[in-house]
Amino acid sequence: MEIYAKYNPSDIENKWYQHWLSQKYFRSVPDERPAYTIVIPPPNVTGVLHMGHMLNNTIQDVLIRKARKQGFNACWVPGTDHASIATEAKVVKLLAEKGIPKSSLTREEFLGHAFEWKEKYGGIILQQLQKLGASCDWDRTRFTMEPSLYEAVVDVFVDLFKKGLIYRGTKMVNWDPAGQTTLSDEEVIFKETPDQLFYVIYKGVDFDGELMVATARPETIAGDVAVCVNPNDERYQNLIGKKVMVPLINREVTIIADDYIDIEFGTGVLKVTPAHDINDYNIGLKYNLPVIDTLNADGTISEAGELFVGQDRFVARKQWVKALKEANLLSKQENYIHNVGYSERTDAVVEPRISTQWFMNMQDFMKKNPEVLSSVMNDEINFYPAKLKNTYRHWMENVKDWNISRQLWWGHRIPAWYATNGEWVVAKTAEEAVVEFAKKSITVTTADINQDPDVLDTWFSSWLWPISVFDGIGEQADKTELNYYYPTNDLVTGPDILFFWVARMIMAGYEFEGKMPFKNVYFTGLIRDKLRRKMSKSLGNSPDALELIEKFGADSVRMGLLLCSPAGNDILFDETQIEQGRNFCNKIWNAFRLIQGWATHDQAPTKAANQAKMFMESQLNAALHEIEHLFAEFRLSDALMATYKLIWDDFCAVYLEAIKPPYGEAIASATQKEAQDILHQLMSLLHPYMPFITEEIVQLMYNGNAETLVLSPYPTANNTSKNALISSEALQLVTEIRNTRNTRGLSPKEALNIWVPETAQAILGLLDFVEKLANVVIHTDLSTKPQNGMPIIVGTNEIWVELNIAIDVDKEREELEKEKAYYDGFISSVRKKLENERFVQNAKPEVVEVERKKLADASDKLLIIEKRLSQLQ
RNA sequence: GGGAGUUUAGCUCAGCUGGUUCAGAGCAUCUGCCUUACAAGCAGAGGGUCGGGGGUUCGAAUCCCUCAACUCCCA
Repeated sequence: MEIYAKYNPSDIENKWYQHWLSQKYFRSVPDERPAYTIVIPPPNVTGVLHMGHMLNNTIQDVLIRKARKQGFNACWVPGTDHASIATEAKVVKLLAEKGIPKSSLTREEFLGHAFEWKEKYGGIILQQLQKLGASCDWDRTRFTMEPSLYEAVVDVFVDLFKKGLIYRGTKMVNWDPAGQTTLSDEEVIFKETPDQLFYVIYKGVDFDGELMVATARPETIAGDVAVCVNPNDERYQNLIGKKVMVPLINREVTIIADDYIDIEFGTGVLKVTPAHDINDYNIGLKYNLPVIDTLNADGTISEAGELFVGQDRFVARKQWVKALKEANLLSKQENYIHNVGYSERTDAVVEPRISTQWFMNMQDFMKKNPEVLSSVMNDEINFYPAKLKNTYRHWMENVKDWNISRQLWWGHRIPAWYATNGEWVVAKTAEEAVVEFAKKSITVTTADINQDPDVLDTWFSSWLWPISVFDGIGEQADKTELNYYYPTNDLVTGPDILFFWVARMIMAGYEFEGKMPFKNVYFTGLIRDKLRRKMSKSLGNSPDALELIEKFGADSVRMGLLLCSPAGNDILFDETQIEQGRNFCNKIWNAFRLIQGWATHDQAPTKAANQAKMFMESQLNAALHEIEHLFAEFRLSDALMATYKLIWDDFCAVYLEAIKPPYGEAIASATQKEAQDILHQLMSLLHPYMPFITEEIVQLMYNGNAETLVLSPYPTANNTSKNALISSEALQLVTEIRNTRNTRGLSPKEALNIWVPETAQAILGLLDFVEKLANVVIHTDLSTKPQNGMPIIVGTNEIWVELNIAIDVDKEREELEKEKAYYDGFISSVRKKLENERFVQNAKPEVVEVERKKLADASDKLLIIEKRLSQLQ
C-alpha cells in the first residue's frame, strides 16, 4: 500500500466518515451493556454551522467516542429545534421579499410556506456536523416539531394546567414590536444605551406653579394618569393631592405620593404611565389608576395616544420633544445612559405591555420540585466549571413566572379553546374541549369554539428534549428506551443558555421523570476573536467553519479548538491554533512513514531499542493514568495536551530516535513490530480527538485488517512499576550533552566519550539508550578519564565529558561561581528552616524529611562544584 | 443598584485543602542546524517581585483584609 509523503486530510476524511456510516458504527440500541448517553443541544433547524457549534460538538464527540471505545453502549442523539421566533421572522422576511405580506395569508398557508422552507434548508447543519466527524446515531435524528414531539408538548401543557401550574393571566409582559410577540424575561437582553432625559413642565391646575418631571420617554406622556412624589420629599409635600395638567394633552391628573419614588433621581417627580412601565403599572394597581395604552402592537402610536397617531414610537418621541419645546413646556434635556431591554432575536427595543398571556407558576413548581435546585447544589448534577452553581442558585431563588405564550404561528399551538362568550377551557383536542365545556355547564359543538391562535415558547418544547427524544413523554409515551438511556450522562452547552434551557431541562426532568436529566453539564466558553470580541456576522470576524475544515482538515480544526478551551473559559480563536493541529497531523504522519519505511532483519533488537521500549511503556502508562484523571474532571484540553506530548516528545523525539537504525540499515523486525504496536495504541488513545487520521494510519498499517478505531478498546493503564524516575535522569544527561555540543559548536554527528561513575545506576541502566540518543560512548573506568574535558552534574553524579577542543577556563569558572552562589544561598535557606525549632516541631514529618534530603543533595552538588573550581585554579 | 468571578512569562492558561530545587505547560520569541520521517521540522536557550498594599504563619502564588482593573449574570 502506497503511503503519501504529505498527509492530505480532505482525501480521507469523507472516505472514512462514509465507511463508518455504512457500517452503522454509531448506531445504538439498548442491550446488556451500560449506556452512555448524550443528547445534542438541538441547533436551529435553519441554522448553519459556526465556530461555537464546532467547539461544542467536538467536545461531545470526544466524550462519546471515548465512552464507545471503553465498552459503553454510547448513544449520541442528534436533532434540531424549530426556533419559533427566529424561523418565523426568517420566513416572514422571505415572503415579504416575494411581495407576500404575512397578513395576507391564513395560518395554514403560512405554515405551508414555513414547512417548505424547513424542508429545503432544514438539517443542513446536521450534514455539516458530519464533516466535523460527529459520531451521532443519525437514525435517531429528531425535530421538536415532528408529530410525536409536538403531541408530547401539548400533552405536557394540558398536564401542567390540570396540576394548576399553568395559568392564563393579564400582566405586564415584554413585547417585541418587531416580532409582534411577547418574550420571556430571559429573551430580553439589557444593554447600556445612551439616551436623553427630558425635563418636562406639568402646569398646576389648582395651585399656582408647576412641576418638573424628568422622563426618557416623552412619547408616552399621553398615557399619564398621575404624577407621583415621595411623601418624605419636603419640596412637594404641600402639593400632594393637588392636580397638574398633562402637557399638550390637557388632561388633569392628581399628584399622588408613594415612597417608591427616588428623591434623588431627576426632579423627584415621576409621571405615572401604567401601560408602558412595569413600576408605573404596579403603582397604578396600588392606587387603582386607569390604564391608557398609547401604543399599537407594532410600536406605533395608537388612537389613545392622541398626538402623532400612527407614527413609530421613536419618531413620535422626536415630534413630542419638538412640540413641547414650541409650547415652552420643555425645561431642559441632558444626556443619559441607562439599561434598555432588547429582543434577543429581533434586537428591537422591548416594550413593556399589558397583555393576556399564559404563564407557568414557578413558585409552586419549585415548591413541588425542590430537587431542581438541591441536586445541583449538592453535586448530584455536576456543573463544569462549578462556579456556575452560584449563578444557578441565584436565578432559582428569584425565579419569576415563565411567560410561555408567543404571538406566532410557527410552533406548538396552545391547546386552549374559547367559546364565543369568552369562556375557555384547556384540552388536547376540540372534541375534548367540548367535554370540558360541558363540565362547566356550557353546551357547545366543535364548530362553536376557537383554538387559541398563539404558540408556545420554543424552550417549552426543548426543555423536554432529554425525555422526548426517547419518546418517553406524553400520552403515547413508551418508556422502554427512556429507562435504558435516561438519565443521560453529559450535556455540553454554552453558559448563555443556562436559564433558557439547562435549568428548564432539570425542571422537566424532575417534574415528569422524578429524575435528573443528566449527570454532568459541561459549559463551553464563548468563542471570541483575538481582540476578545464576540464573533458576529456584523463584525465579520467569524471564520467560515466549513472553509476551515476544507483548508486544514477536521482533525486539525478539532484539535485547534480543543487545545485552547479549558471548561468555561472563553476561547480566543486564532488560525495559528489550527495550524498547530495541522502540524501535529503532519508529525504523526511522518512518524508512521518512518516506521513503515524500514527494511527489516531477523536478528535480535538492539539493547538501546529494548531500553527505549521500557521507557516508552512507562511513559505511556503514566500518561494513561494522568489522562483518566483529567477526564474525570472534564479537563479535555489538558488531556489532549498530555496525549500530544506523549506522541510528539516521548514517542517521536525519544523512542523513535532511540530505535532508529543508522541510515540505510535495516531494523530488527521485532523492533518494528513493537513500534507499530505502540503507534497503534497511541492512535487509539488519540482517536476520540482526531478520528480521521488515526483510523487512516491504523488501517494502512495493517492493510485494512485492523479493527476500526471507532469500536476497538481504548488503551488501559497497567500497574507495572514505573521507571519514570530512571528515565528522567538519563534524559537529563542527554539534554546536557546536547547543550554542551550546542554551546561549543560541536557537530552532533561526532561521537563524544563520557565517563559515568558506578554510582549513577539510573543512567547506567539505560546505557545504550543514552549512547544512542546523545551520540556518546560511555566509559565506566574513571581512571582512564582524560584531562581535556569538563564535568556535567546530573542528580548528585559527576559525569565527565571529553572535549577535544580548548576549554575557556574563565568562562567555565564564571559559570561554576554562579552555580556555587546559587547553592550556597539555597543551602543556607534550607539550613535556616531546619534550625528553626518551630518549623521542625510544626511541620509534618514528611516535609521536614524532604528538607533534610534537599540539604544533603545540595551539599553533594556543592562539593562537586567546589572540587571542580579548585581544579581550575 | 444587587450578585458572582477573574488578575501568574509576549499570548492562552495549569498550579487541589499553605511546605518537593515551585514558580510550570503550550504557543510565540531568540540561537544553531536544509543531520534523507517530518523546515508544518531538529537541537538548545532566554522570558515572571504570581495586579498594588497590608496582615496571619516557622513558611504565602495559595488563607484574611484593603485598593485597582477587567469580565459575566441579574434588576
